[in-house]
Amino acid sequence: MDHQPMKSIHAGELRAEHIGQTVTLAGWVGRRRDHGGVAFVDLRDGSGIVQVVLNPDNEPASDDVLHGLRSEYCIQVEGEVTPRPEGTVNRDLPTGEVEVVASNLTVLSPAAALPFQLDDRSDVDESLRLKYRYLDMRRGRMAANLVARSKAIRAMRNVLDREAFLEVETPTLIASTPEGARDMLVPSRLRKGQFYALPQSPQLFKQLLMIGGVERYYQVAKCYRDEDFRADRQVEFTQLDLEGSFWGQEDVLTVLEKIAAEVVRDLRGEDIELPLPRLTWTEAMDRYGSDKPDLRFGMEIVDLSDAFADTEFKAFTGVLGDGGTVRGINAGALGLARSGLDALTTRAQELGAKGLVWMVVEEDGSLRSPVSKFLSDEERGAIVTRLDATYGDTLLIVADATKVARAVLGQLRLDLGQPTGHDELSFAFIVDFPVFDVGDDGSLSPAHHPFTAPASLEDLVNTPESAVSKAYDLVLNGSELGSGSVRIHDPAMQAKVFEVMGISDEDAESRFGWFLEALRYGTPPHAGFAFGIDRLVAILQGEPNIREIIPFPKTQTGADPLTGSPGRVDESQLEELGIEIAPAVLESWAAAEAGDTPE
RNA sequence: GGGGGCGUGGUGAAGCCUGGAGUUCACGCCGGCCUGUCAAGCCGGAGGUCGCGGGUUCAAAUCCCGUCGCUCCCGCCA
Repeated sequence: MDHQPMKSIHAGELRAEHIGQTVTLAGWVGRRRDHGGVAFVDLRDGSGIVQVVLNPDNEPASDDVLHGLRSEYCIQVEGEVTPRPEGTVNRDLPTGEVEVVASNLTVLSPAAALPFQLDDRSDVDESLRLKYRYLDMRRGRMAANLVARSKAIRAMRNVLDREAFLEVETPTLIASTPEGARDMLVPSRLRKGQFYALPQSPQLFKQLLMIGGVERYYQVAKCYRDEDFRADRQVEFTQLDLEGSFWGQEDVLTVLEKIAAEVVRDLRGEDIELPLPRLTWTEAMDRYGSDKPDLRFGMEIVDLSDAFADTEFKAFTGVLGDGGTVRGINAGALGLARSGLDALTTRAQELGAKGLVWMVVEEDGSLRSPVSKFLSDEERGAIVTRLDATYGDTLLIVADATKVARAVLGQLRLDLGQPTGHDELSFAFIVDFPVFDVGDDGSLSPAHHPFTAPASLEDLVNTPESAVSKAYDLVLNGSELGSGSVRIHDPAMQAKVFEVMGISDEDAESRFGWFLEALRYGTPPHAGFAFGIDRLVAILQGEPNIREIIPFPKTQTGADPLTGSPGRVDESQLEELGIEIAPAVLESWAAAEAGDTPE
């Protein structure tokens, strides 16, 4: 018997060229316009929408069926593609020149009344959308985002295939390493009391692939980090992970540029300018107060310290005497009243600054400010010149430790200047990251994983606080898309770095001994990168958070309103795993079930 | 761990500040009319523990406290 397809063409594909054809369509009932006699149905499938004309004269189905259609019924329609009558063409619809006059209508599956409307006119509460995600993704927004995500990943694969990369999968049940983010743990039944961890990234496995002779590797990899959620952070997310042998930083950045360009072209039909701009970490911090600067706007931070070398203004002399800095931004013509300017001071203090000096440039070039009278003519002149200030501009100055001044001005810059939306794209590489973050108390903590090659082992040992590593980030519109580095391929160097990072020999041996050994068998120099696909697509789609890009995301408290995860498990399951729930937890469950206030 | 915002028929909002009958608007739903609409139209109708608990008050959607859920942010995310 011949196969009879349920549909002969997709609804959104119909055009004038199909006029005269008899087609079979299948999809969902979108909007209905029932005139009692003739009725119109917008038939929607994955490709788009076409208007179906249900005329009782043609008897496509019984009157009860024709007028009993409801939103989201799944239907099949057979009919002729016809030109729309004079004056009824719908220019807003790609299929608007034609309509399908139904000769046969079958209800494949009726739909209950919907928990929310599927039009795009109202913002439905997100937890409701997530509970009914399968309905939410019938709406234009989610449907378009799923397409965009698929296109983005396809573009990445296209580039990497052309560059002769091999796609390799790595395990998702691996050993836990306490460094970095909290691991998601999975208990082992065969080895009671022991746990796998879900990977935060395929880091060590891809390095093993390099040692194993896979010279170009990539993977669309699920990664897991058990930390608190943000608009751009989920406990489970997807990275494009890649690595290459006989490679250095330059090779990685070049491939990343090709990927970025291809994804943007395929999703938006735009070309981005290559090569992408590069800033060193220090430059980014000094000019933008951030290691993920939004370069779509200027408002750069300017160092004014030397202009106040001999100042009488005590707030500045104290800071400069303590090795601090005086820096400022020109926030432009904000037009703020005194209360608004004072609010900026409050904001600066919330961000950790001791205070904020604001100045407004008057028509005669003088500076209106509470502290103006403490400054000399030369100092006021220097401020205006350095900040390139003109009439109406609001200037904001912070005197503090360098780290604080950068951070506060960097955030104020975003508060006051960051564009909304993502119509414009501004990629950049940030290179030469420091090896260590310096804490407020001067303590050092590793800024990235210990397999990152230092720029100089000598510097790392002698001046660790200022040592630079061969690590780099890709940034887009003020968001960190991902990071990578040149890796250590020498076991002696690796051992030394563990030592400097405060990982003892025993620790290194017990946790990474297998990896140190692997490095001994002819490890090629290698480098790589990993970046967040969810974040990239969210920005390219102009979405405010990555949940819009993830088909089935979790809420901020880690729950899935649709399936009810996470949930409790049977006592028998726990027994098999050798796990008991702590008494305090059992008590809080009991209290909650009794309607009491859980502790 | 901390700070901010939100929670009102199925959906979205207004009402809350300044307490006075579950009031209003749009959409949806149900019924009726309607043979060229495209956010179809017209008429009628149903639908509520104002998240939950406590307190103040003669009186609470409204004020106070607690709690739960969602969300944004700080911490955290080598």
